[in-house]
Amino acid sequence: MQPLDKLDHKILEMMQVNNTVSQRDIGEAIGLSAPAVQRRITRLRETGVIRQDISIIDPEYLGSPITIVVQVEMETDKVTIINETKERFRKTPQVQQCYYVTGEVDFMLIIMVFTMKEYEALTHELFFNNPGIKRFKSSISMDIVKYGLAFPMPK
Amino acid sequence: MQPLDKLDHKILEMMQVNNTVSQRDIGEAIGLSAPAVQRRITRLRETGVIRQDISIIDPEYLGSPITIVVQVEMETDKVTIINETKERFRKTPQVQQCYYVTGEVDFMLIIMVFTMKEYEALTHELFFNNPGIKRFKSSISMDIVKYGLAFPMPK
DNA sequence: GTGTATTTTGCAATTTTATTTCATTTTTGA
DNA sequence: TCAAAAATGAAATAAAATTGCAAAATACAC
Repeated sequence: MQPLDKLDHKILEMMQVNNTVSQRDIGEAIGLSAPAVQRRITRLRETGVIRQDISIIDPEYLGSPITIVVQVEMETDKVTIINETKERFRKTPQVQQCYYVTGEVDFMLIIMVFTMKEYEALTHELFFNNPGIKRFKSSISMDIVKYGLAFPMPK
Repeated sequence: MQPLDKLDHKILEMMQVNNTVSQRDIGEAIGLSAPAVQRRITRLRETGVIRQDISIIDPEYLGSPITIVVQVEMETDKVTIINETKERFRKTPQVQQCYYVTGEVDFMLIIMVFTMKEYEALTHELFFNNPGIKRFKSSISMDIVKYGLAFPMPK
């Protein structure tokens, strides 16, 4: 993968906010023809710079979503245990995000469920059932102040 | 906004994973014609069920991104101060996510920067410069185990 | 139940967008 | 400076999205 140039950055800048803009419009904005834009986009997808193209759904319309931030502390630092735990978090649909972090706790999770009953069941499945886990702390989100995926382009 | 039916759910299920699938393909998968799918998608966008359509970029290709989970504790619960702080977090591009949570801390932030220098500058801007903030705790993410936005559809 | 109004649908036609082809220009590296 | 490789735009083609319209399905009042 060769390094990205200014034009790639501009394309990414536009598409990470709205990937339904036409190639013609992108081209016009950055001074390229539509086919040139198209080739760049194809390459960005093939090389994995663009990882995925998705619609973001407002979960409010699916019910009453509850977002919970969970801090997880492990008993051990054993790689096997850590990796197993990561895999389990990864495979759980309600786990929207998972970070393996430095400091007092080991994992930070962003979890989304529709009922507290569902969350309670989930804690059993994920935490109480996993002897590697020492303790966990849940904080309910009262407001999702920001939820974005747009990275600033380096200058 | 009338409630979503099974077909809407299926459309959303597909599009939140890949919004470049053609309407014909969606239609085939769920037993509808392409125009019927198109009208539903238009409506889902207009009513805000689909909030945004984006490309997800792998920030590795932009440099060496550093993800930091920050817990922020406020001095006060005054609504004005809280709202000002929210607004500031919202407007900061490096703040990818911000949750206003219950518990010991008030905010959980997911921040992405390219250098520690940039982070240091950011902490001054966001925290040290804001008298409403009592303390903050940063945890560096060693591994983004999962980073998704796909909500399970209620049955 | 019955009939009417409203909504949703599929088909066909149209428009817009994406993709391919190919000759030319630009860039890269010896 | 020159040859090879890569990237580009114009034109042509292919694919996808969108619109118009008549028919079917659904909802609703009676």
